[in-house]
Amino acid sequence: MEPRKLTRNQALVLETLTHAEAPLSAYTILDKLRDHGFRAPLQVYRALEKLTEFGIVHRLESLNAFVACTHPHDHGPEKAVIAFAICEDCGQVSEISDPEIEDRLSLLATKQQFRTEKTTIEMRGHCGNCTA
Amino acid sequence: MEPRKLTRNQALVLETLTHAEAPLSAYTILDKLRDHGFRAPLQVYRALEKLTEFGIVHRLESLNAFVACTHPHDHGPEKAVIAFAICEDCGQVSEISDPEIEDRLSLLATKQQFRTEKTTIEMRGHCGNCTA
DNA sequence: GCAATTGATGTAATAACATTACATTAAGGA
DNA sequence: TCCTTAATGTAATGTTATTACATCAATTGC
Repeated sequence: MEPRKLTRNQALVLETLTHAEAPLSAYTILDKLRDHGFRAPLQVYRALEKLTEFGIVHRLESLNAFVACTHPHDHGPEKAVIAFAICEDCGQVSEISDPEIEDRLSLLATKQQFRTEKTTIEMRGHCGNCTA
Repeated sequence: MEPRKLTRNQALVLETLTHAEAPLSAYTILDKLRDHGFRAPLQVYRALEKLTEFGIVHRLESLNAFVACTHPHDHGPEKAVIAFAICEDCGQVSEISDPEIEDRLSLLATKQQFRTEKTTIEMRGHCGNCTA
């Protein structure tokens, strides 16, 4: 998947997320980008929408926040199922892609004739560093 | 698990959710309960918090909405992992409890020394009825 | 070049979801 | 009864997300 050409706003939002150590809310991103000319939530939300479509940013539903993708492969809209492990203490998020989970959920869905469009898996808890 | 004694507000909120055909937002519940004396969001949120604790109501993170539990067993705070299949068309939500998924996620978490407190699994898509 | 379309942007306003703060009341145990 | 704890009522505010509308930029077909 080619490194897609991003617009200025998209690039700024992505960069902000990439440098962050924890998920950021849209409004936090907005604040961080005021110096770069951002003035309204929509500028952020529109960029996030595209970046999410491209698969290089993920939305964490249980947090109403966003992270840059750290997953080695699978950019682009091929949309493998990704499970997120979110540390409540340090905010660190790790992405887990596991075919077994995916297959199992797929089977369970099929069994009841459910056609899945999008799957969210989020584990909230404490990472190794913060438990130690 | 004993049928727990609910307060008036909790009972009203639960009843509202039980009779609903799709997940309801807190504010929708509020509107439906105005005739019963509800006047502020907090009345709803407080009831929802307790009902969720009790395990008889679930919050759907990807929807910012709530459903009454339809799952046969597992009331009470024993907190089995539940996956939700949410139909985008009719709003129907089905609960799936699957030990394999649970075990697999547990294994993946352990592998990276992540201690899970709460797991969210939500599939968005189209149910059998709406696909047919 | 220059319409015409399409996609991105800017801005303001508002909608939707959730919490904080504080005062009051109800329920249960010593 | 007194004390403690849990639940409630109310107002205000905070946070997250969208709608509406005007403008601008890039691309395509002619």
